[in-house]
Amino acid sequence: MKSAAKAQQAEDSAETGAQQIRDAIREAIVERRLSPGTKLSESDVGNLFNVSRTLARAALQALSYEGLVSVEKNRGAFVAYPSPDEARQIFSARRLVEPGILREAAARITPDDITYLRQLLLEEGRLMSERGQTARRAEIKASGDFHLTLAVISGNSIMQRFMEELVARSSLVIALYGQSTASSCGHSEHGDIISAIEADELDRACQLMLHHIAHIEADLDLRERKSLGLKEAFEL
Amino acid sequence: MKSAAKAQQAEDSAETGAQQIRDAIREAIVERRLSPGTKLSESDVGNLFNVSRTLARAALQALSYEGLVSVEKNRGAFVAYPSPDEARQIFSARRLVEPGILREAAARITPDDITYLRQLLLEEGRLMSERGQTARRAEIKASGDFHLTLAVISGNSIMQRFMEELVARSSLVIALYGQSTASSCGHSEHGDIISAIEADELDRACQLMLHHIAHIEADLDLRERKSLGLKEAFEL
DNA sequence: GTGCAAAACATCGTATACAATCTCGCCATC
DNA sequence: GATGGCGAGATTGTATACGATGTTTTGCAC
Repeated sequence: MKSAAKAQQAEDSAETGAQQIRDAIREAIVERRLSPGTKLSESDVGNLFNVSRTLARAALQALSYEGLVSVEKNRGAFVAYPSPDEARQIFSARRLVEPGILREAAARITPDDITYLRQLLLEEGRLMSERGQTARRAEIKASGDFHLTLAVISGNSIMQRFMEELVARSSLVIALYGQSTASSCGHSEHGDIISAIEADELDRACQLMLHHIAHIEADLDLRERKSLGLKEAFEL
Repeated sequence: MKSAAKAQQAEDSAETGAQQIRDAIREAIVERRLSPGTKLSESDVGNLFNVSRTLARAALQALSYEGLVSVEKNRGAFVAYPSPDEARQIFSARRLVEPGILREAAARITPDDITYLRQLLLEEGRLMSERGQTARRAEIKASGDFHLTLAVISGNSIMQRFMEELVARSSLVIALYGQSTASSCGHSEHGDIISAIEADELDRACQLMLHHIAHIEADLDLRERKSLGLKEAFEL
């Protein structure tokens, strides 16, 4: 068997048009070109991609199933604005599933996969040292790709889809509540995890993963930002 | 705090019409009134619910995101027919997440929740002893509700949604590959798990859960049923 | 009777049209 | 000056219409 990670890119492609729009918007959200709360009106989306509202609507619906946009009845679709509680749930879910995914991935991993992961890391490191918006966006994506690739290697496409959702939503949460400028502070931690897998130290790898997730979460400021557009907003 | 499990039923209701159709079809699938492979044409669904194809289509799309129906481009939607490999992935995913959910649920469980769970079990037992199709269907649902309720109690709505998907798809798998007549053979196992939680024996509860899932899976005959409408079908 | 081609049919993919609902500004009123 | 209703505009919810694609059937040739 070859590397499971690389087979990934072979998409069915040519999906039903709405899929392409969905993917485009998702990418924009994950890369933070679209901020939480931004309104995504069906007409605007349709015009932007030169399709009818029908397809725009379908794409937005799809994104709402992934939790990336929230559609409010008769009001429209908005880029999701996860509440602090939602944010905690997202990371709680990640702590719940990622160790398990890691274990399954470790059981099936091939040398090719490890090579691929290390390559990913290198790329990530390179982007970190670079300046500029595009580099920043690419870095955000690369950081998530590490976790995603582990899910791919695990061979369970259901968990893989779930992780895609979790990583995408995590990106939203970090955009909203992240404090440190370095978006993917724990770069080296990814490398440590791979090393632990290579050394067959599974328990340690899981611990590292948990710490890594906790580390990301620790960088968030999850205090209720209740509207507070009232007295408190002006008394200082 | 009161019982988390009961708050569940308070739905937003009145969702956008398509939701109702989606829920109706999902229920039909989970209760096995619709068999895997059944064609769900957009027109038929629309006529059945007295809505246009637009809404029918939206509902079917939604179900395809949950993996309960598969839509094939230009051919139509069908009740999903999970392959043996998919079936294995579904149960693998359940083994991966359910112990974690159980742990979180145990940490937040209230006496009211336990009462509710035991009530669920009683109902399940009653249905098991009853005869008839409707009882059988209700039993299937009740069996899944136990696992779902644990997810509700865990307080993580993301994991809850994921479990809903997994339980629904499990029902499909059992419909396809299940052997034993008793659909939810492991009824007593549910009770054992609750008891273990009550006794604060978390590790044992997790073990029981894993055994329970393995037990369900062991009842499946996951051999490739390749068309076999050929020679093999007649040589005996 | 068998095999292939083409047309008829059914079904999906997408666009457009109309109805329902919400938003927001304007004016009258208190 | 603030408040509440009313109407125009904007946006979503749903239905219908038309073109594209796949499937089945028909019909002709062999």
